[in-house]
Amino acid sequence: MAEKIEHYTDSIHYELEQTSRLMKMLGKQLFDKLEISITMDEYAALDTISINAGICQRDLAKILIKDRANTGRILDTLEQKGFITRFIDTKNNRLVKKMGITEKGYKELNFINNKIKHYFENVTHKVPEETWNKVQNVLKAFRLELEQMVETNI
Amino acid sequence: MAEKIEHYTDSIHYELEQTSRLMKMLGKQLFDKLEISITMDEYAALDTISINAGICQRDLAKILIKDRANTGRILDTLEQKGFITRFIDTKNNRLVKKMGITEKGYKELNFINNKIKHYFENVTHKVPEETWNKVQNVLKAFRLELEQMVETNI
DNA sequence: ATAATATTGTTGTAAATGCAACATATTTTT
DNA sequence: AAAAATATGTTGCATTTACAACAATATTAT
Repeated sequence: MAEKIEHYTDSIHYELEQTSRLMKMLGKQLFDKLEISITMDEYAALDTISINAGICQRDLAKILIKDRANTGRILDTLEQKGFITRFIDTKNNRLVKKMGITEKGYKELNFINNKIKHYFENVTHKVPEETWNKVQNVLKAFRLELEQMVETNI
Repeated sequence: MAEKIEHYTDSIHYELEQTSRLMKMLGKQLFDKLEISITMDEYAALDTISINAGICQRDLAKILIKDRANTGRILDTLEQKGFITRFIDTKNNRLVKKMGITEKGYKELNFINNKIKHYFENVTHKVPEETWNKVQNVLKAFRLELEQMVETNI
């Protein structure tokens, strides 16, 4: 029996990458159209900070899976726009830069959330919520496996 | 009843992006470790060309979801390495650059496939094949919807 | 027929990203 | 105690990527 050759476009890798890339493009176009004041990366950071008050930069980088350099730069712009504040503190006896969302940042986050909510629901509702939950669970379990295997260097 | 607020790290967007990013990192590390002569993008292009002989650049770009500029540059390096040949032809009365895989490219593709097969199986087998098929089908259907909504400009 | 529009590919430039090196401070090892 | 290793953040540079402008040709509209 001949062995089935798996080609790139049939692989789960392709499907994940292209779906993810398209969602990112759609998000970017939406942010542009709605004239939102920050980028999607900044939004992701801001939202994550809002539910992790006092998190340090490296821990945030781990959640966002961005390197420390990149994360620091995103935080620079969020700070410069007045949406977060940063302060020196210690974690395990080490100096770290912690951060929190400002009142202005919180207002902006809510403003953005209200603006985009309807649009994103419109997109994800192409697939039943129950199905999404299953997919999300599979992906999450798989991602946790991947995190064990990949040298992230964050 | 209070409305559940969905945060970025709970979203399907986050899960897709991070899983995809981790797979990409893992792939890159594997290509490095195995000292494979081309990048993952070049590999994806080469594999796609191998099953779409005579495809033109723009159609390839659409499959890979890369812009024309980027696709052209990837093809430059594949051509320069002798893995593909390019030739002018017409499609709908228009001049296009078509391409095909060379004997050398075909050998290299098979060589790479044999090298990486075991490793990738090791990764994806963390999830049962049946589950992958379901996930892949959901993602593919969703991706096709996304393609309708996103302005790709390819 | 002329002008406007569309298709395909390339080039140039700006932005994003990744990566290595550095700076500082702390912990662990010898 | 001195040296090596670790943790955290920043800086600089090279690579990637995105995007807009262009060139050449073909089609469509006026």
